[in-house]
Amino acid sequence: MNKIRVRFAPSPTGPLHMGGVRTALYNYLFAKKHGGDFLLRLEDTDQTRFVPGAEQYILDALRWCKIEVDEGLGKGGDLGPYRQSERKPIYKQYADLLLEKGHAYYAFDTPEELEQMRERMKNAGVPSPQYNAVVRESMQNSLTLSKDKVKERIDRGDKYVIRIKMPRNEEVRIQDIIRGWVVVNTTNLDDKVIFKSDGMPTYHLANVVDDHLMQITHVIRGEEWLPSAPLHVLLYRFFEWECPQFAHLPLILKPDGNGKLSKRDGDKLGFPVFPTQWTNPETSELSSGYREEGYFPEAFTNMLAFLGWNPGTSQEIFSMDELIQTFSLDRVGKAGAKFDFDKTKWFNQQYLKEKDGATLAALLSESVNEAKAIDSSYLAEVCELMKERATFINDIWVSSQFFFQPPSDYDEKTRHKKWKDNTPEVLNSIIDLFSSMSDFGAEQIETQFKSHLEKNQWGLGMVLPTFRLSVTGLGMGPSMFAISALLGKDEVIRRIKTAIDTL
RNA sequence: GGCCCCUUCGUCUAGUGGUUAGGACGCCAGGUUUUCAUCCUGGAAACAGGAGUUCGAUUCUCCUAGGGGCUGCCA
Repeated sequence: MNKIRVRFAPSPTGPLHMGGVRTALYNYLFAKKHGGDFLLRLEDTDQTRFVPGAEQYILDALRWCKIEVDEGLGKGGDLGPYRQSERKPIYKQYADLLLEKGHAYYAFDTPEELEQMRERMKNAGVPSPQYNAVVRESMQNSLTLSKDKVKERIDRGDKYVIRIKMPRNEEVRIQDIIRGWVVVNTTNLDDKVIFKSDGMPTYHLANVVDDHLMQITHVIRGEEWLPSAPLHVLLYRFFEWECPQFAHLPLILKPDGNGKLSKRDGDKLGFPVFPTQWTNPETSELSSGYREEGYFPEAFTNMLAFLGWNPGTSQEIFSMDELIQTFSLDRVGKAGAKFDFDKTKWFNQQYLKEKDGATLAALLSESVNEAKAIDSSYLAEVCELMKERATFINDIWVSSQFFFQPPSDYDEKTRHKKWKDNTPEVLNSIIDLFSSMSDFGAEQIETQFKSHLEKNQWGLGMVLPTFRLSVTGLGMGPSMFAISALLGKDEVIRRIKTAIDTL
């Protein structure tokens, strides 16, 4: 059996959005699961839609997601180049081959003429006119023009395209791994342009030629390609090439309403649709990315993997390696999946909880400048203590500020509710208690603190909130004993004194 | 409009003729916690509709409805 080879073939028309990343991920998982190759190819045949920076973005985004390319763009390989624009000379000969075999023909119709034809058809009651077996009889092409005339027009430099000559009334059957047999009659298909007047192939030709030349065994792509799959199957047949297996993935849908997830939905509902941040080179408009929003790449890809696939067990947290082991195309669903931002956050929280304090501290130092100055083992302990109530690394940073500096203000609600006339007296006695302690560990503080309260017949619920307020400025947080131990005796006493003075 | 695809809790989904229709997110309640979060326990919540096949349909078939994709010298 041939080695499994799949490809992800994005077009550099902008940043890769999460739907694209998922397609890449499924391709990658499938390849790795079967010991195959994952190729990256750039489908940049449309020069008018080229966006500078998009190619680099794709590379960076995949790298961040830890989707590793075996061959192709950014990696190299024997079957390159892997940018279709650089393969331009290759495609013409295959278009010629189709011409020779009588499966394609030259068409000289100008855009204006095409527009007129469509207009005429619409007036005649055809809602979406197609350049097909009937229409081609009355157009300017090598089927209606004499051989000499065609040669003459080409020789004198007339613009032409090459169109596929769609057979009449033939059933094309495609076996899709996800959808089973899909049958389409060629009567409903049109004579698609496969070679453009600028000398570039269209997607359909380039895609089939490259997939064949690059020995692709499985084409895993979005469902939006299903309608053109029959054309691709036909092309393989015309070339007399073996057809790869197809798997058309369900779409990722917008969370509200219906339809394909788009950048607009993210803007409207407040979540990123791109893996990493993107600045539109033309407008300088900035689009947020999961990386910059504080998501772990593992959480992001884990979430993405589950949008349309599931392992059939109740396990939901999967490392990339586990995903590779477990992934299977037969467990990919057929229906589109609405994106769920809450669940995405939940995935991130799960990953955050699994990381130890030192790891989180290192990550924090990477992303937050002020964190760099903090002693790493101290920061690690803080992270360990604070991670339970965080979803993002940055949550830890924001909620643990009191560890790095005394509170600048005090939670008004807690103060109003808990700060009583005798509070200073109570807190002063706590200061005395702490001063007398030599072991200032969390457990020690807790036992001493509690017996002190008991002795004085003070309730925990009365003293602790004001103690917390004095030390952290907040009304909530982790165990005050753990906090105190971390902060150290002197600092805690100092803060209580300050609080008594200011409140 | 045409062609194709799809349809289980609000959302992601398990399920492959007989189940109290299971799990997860979110939501609600209770417990743990000085508090918040975590955690634990419990709860509300779904087979789009209609025919048919069958002793029996969420599961198979057909129809209807709804949704989506495509319908470019874009991918």
